[in-house]
Amino acid sequence: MKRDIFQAIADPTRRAIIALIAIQAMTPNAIAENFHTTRQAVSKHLRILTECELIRQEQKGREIYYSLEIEKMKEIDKWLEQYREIWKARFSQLEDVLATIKKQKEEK
Amino acid sequence: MKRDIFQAIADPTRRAIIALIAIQAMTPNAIAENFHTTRQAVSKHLRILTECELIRQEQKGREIYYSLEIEKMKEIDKWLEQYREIWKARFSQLEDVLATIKKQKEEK
DNA sequence: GACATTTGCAACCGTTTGGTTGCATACTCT
DNA sequence: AGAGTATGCAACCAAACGGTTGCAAATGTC
Repeated sequence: MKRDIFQAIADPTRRAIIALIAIQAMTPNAIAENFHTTRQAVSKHLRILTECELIRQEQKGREIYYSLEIEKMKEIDKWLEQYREIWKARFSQLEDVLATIKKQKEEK
Repeated sequence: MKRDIFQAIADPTRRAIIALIAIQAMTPNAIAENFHTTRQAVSKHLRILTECELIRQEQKGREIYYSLEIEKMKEIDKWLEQYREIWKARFSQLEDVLATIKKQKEEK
């Protein structure tokens, strides 16, 4: 049952939940209204997201407000970093080629 | 069976495969040597990654070389962009607070 | 105190997932 | 042509996933 952050964002409903509460903290009931599933199903997703520390809960009376733990999202960004370096390198290689072509044209 | 890119990167083995072939194109056999599973299991992962267009194959005789389709990775980056904006905004808010504190100190 | 509301949790269920084994296909080398 | 190698695909299987229904616990309202 130990899920990592990549499994957490794999489900479309969970990504939608993340997008919702990124704007403002919401209760499970309010979140569930946005989906065509039961409140309990949403509750399950919230539990998974909480386990991954992607979201945070704050109790207010009998209501619980869920909000996004934006810091955790940086883990995905960190993982992407190595590939971002690759596509930046590819792009600068392309720039080099274009520069060479331009130079050759001018020398003609 | 239609998987999206987020489901593709959800599996740890598939992320490892991506990391492997990001450096250089590899054959299924060579990739499988790096894992404690059968070649067929790796082959399945390669099929999923291919379906998502995350990797590309090039036949060379009886060998097939798989390499990373780096452009596709940008989709994740694009999705992250909205959240990157949030944490940048948070950071500048923090900077504002720090600047105010510093100013108050200087005025003392 | 009685009742309604908000929520989480357990049990169950069909489908998907990731793995295995076995086999067919295609290419290379002698 | 025959042997060996590289690969993909089908069938099967246990475990996990995402959903549902039902119920218990905690809080708020009258």
